[in-house]
Parts: sequence; C-alpha cells; structure tokens
Amino acid sequence: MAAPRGDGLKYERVLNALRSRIADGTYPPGMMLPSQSQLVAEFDVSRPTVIEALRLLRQEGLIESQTGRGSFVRGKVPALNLERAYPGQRLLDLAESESSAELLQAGIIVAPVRVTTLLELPAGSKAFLRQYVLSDEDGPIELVSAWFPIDLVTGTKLTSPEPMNEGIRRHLYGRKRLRLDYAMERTLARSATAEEAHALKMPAGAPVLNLVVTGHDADGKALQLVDAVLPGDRHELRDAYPLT
Amino acid sequence: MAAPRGDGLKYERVLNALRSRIADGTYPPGMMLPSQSQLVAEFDVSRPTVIEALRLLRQEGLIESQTGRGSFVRGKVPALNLERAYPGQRLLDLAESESSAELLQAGIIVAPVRVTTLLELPAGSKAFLRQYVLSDEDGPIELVSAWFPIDLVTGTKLTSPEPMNEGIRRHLYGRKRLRLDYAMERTLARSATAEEAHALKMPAGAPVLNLVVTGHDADGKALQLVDAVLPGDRHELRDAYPLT
DNA sequence: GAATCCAACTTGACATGACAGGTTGGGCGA
DNA sequence: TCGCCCAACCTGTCATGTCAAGTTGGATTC
Repeated sequence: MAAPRGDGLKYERVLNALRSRIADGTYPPGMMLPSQSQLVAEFDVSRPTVIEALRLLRQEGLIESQTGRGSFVRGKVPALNLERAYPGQRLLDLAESESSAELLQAGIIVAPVRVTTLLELPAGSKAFLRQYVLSDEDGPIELVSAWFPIDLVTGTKLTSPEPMNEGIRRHLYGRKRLRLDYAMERTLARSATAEEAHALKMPAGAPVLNLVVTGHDADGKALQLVDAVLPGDRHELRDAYPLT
Repeated sequence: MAAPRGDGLKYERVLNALRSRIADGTYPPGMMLPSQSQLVAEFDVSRPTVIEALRLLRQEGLIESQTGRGSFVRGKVPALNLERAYPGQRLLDLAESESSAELLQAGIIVAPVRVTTLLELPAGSKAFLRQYVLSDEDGPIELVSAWFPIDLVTGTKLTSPEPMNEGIRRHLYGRKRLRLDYAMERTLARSATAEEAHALKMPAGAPVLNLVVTGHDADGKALQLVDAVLPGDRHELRDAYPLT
C-alpha cells in the first residue's frame, strides 16, 4: 500500500519523530534508541523504512549505530552544521538582494593573473567583473568580486549595472544552459591591498581572510570565480561537525 | 544466502565496479548509467543492492539521479573531497609522528583569554600546552598549540615531553574513557605575534591563517583546543565539493 | 501538421522474509 | 567465586515483489 498519503513519506515521519525526540531531550545523549523492531512496532512500518530513517539520522550526525548493540544518541552539534556550511556555495549563488549589498562596479576589465590562471584564460586577457561590498550596521564587512569569462556573460543580465533579483547560478542556467557541477574553494590569509582597504574602510596592509571559489561545469572548465575579502578582525568562519 | 564470501559485500562490488568505470571514462560525464534493472541483471544481485550502491555514488557526488529518467554521471570533482577535507579533524588527531614535527614545549602555563574562554575555564587559570612546529623542506610551515584542561591530562602520557606514537584521541580514550563527539572549527586571519613569527621564521606582523578547533564530548563540554597558525604566504586551505 | 494519449521505462518508497555476525547477560560447571 | 558457554537481541546485508509517480517517444486522432 505504498504511500496512500500524497506526500508524507513514512520514513520521514519516523525521521522527524526521532529527530524531535532527540532535540527535546526525550532521548538524551548516550541513550540507546529503541531497537529497529521496536520502532517497526511503534510506527507500524517495515524495517527497511526504519533503517532508512536511522541512516539519515546517522548522516546528520545525530546518532551512531553499532552492530549487535544498538543505535545511540550522540552529543548535540550546535546546529551550525545543518546543511553543511560551505561558505563558497553562498558566494557562487550570490544574489545581491541579500542584506545590504552595494554594487561597486560591473564591467569588462583586464583580469589579474590569479584570476586568469584559475579561469584558464590567457594571461593579460579581459574578463567580466561584478564587484560589491556587503555591510552590516557596523560598516562594510565583505568585498566580493565575481569574475566571468567574457563569452559567458554576453547576452545575459549580468552586464547590466542593476542589482539582480535571482541567483547567478539560476540566471546562467536559464540563459545559456550552463550548469555548475562542482566548486573548488581556497582559503588564505594575506594583507589587504590599498583598494581593498579603501573599500572596506580598514587600514591598508591589515590581514584579511580571502576566499577564492571557482565554479566548474561537468567537464572541469572553470565558469566563474568569486573572490571574497573579509577583514580579519571582524570575521571568522565557523563550522561544526561530528567526529567519527 | 546473504554474503557467502567472508567480506566482499555485494553492494561494494557493484559500487567499486561503477566507480572505476566512471573514473576510467567508460561512463563519461553526462552519460546515463545502465538502469537499475540492467545493473541487477549484469551483477546478478537484487535491486535493493543496486540501489544501495547508487546511493553511495550519489553521496560521493559522482552521479545524480532523476526519477523517471535515470542516473547520470556528474563532472569529476578533483579527488580532493574523497572523505571531506576537515582541516581541523587532522589537528585534533595530531600524532607527532607525521612529517617532521618539533616539540617546542609541553607543560602547564597560564592560558591566554581566548583559550580559557573557549575551554570554558575561569579567566587566568592554567592549562596544559603542547606546542610544536611542523616543517617541510623549505622550512617551518605550521605552528600548532594543543591546549587541555589540567584535570584531563594528569596521569596520561601527554605530559611527557617525548613524542607520542598514537593519536591524542585514542590515547585519551584509552586512559580516561574520554570520547570526543564533535568538533567546532574557526578560521580567521590575523597578524602573527612576535613569538609566532619567531617560531615560523617569518616577519612579525605578517598575515597568518589561524585555525582554532575545539573538541567536545557528548555533553558539549570542551575537552581540548588546538590552535594552528599557518603563514599566509605559504599556505592555502583547499576544498572541492559537488554543487546541488 | 499538430496536439493528444498511452505504453514502456525509469527511479523511489515499502512490505516481508531470511540469514550472518557482533554483543550481552545469565546460567552452569569447575 | 571465577570462568565458560549459550540463548536472546541487535544491526547489517540481501532477495523478492508491489505500487506510485515522473519521463519519453511513438501511435493515434483531429
């Protein structure tokens, strides 16, 4: 009688029930969950369904299972890691709508070497740059430069100086059927250049956290590069994850 | 007749076969994999077994599946992401055996504020510090400071100045049944202190990448803190991952 | 020619049943 | 009392079968 109800999947019902019991302390850390057969009886589902729910809980890091013993509640990871914090993913998808972004420039200029290298363009060639500053109430916090090979952006809205209301990823796919397949992220520390210091209202030469993310299609060709500069004294990247 | 052969699990046989076909280009990016029923026929296994193999391939980011259409090979993520690159995990497990680590100090000293804060100790209290420098052929590349609350290390080998030949995690568990449950990782950029600059043979005030990782037990109590300082001009952290 | 419908695939979700192998605790014998 | 063995559980793996729902391409109809 597979799924009489339109959506509500059975393994999701079990998953949500167990997840909330873990969250509200009904099953405290270290406690053994009811065995698979007990869960089968309680939720009136089959064992594969229970196993699927447990697998997902394990994947989320909420429980761990030991053959022959049972499944046990793990400690609570401070929620940060719900969907995995890839800072670069946000950058690739960046829609200016978010927070208060100020567009600094949008146009075709000669790209620096590190950009042409990573985008696999001839040294000294031009590329399209869209650059903004994100701010919070205390001032600028992030300088983001999104670089694209020129042939990619002709005929798209990216060249217009107006803020875009849809993500770059979706826009590129809609216009040119270009689909990002994977991302490569680099994190490094360096001193701010004079321009960066000016844009971020910080002293020149101060340490900055620099994220460089490239987006590639399925063939490995680099389609875009996003460079984010964060003042070192105002930002730290955080991530929490279960240990195995 | 589940598993006639001792180890060789069936879904692993299918998984490895498909994975190597994807790796060697037999199934190039974008190509549809054989359907589940074709795989059932080819490998002489049941459909759940095939589904399990496909699920793992999907989890590795090698394929993606669309209901009603099939499973398709994705672009090749440059191998970096095999087991997910958490730089902090390596730090928590740090055994000095790796590469050429030089122990700078091992003893109980007054901990700086950032350490007592993150370890949830009273400000100004002492903690145990084990500090080393990692080098490659070009010189020092990483300054690692591992901090522990004092009551955790009494009676363990950590206090001895000799290099340890087993990971810290395993050692702590063997001696005190202390088990790390999750890690919290912070990445920031700052200027090197005078001591750091000296230890890493770099100019004082130069930008460094600073990883601060705390290891917590299931109750959320911080059991250790590892602080790694990487010269900004000699290091970048890399990570590659599939986009959804 | 164009829109529609449908048969044939495909993946996804479940149920049922079975066996292997690890874990544990209690009973039994030395 | 101590050590050993075994029955009872538990998870992991796998087979077989069923139904739902999305996709596609060809035949049918207008």
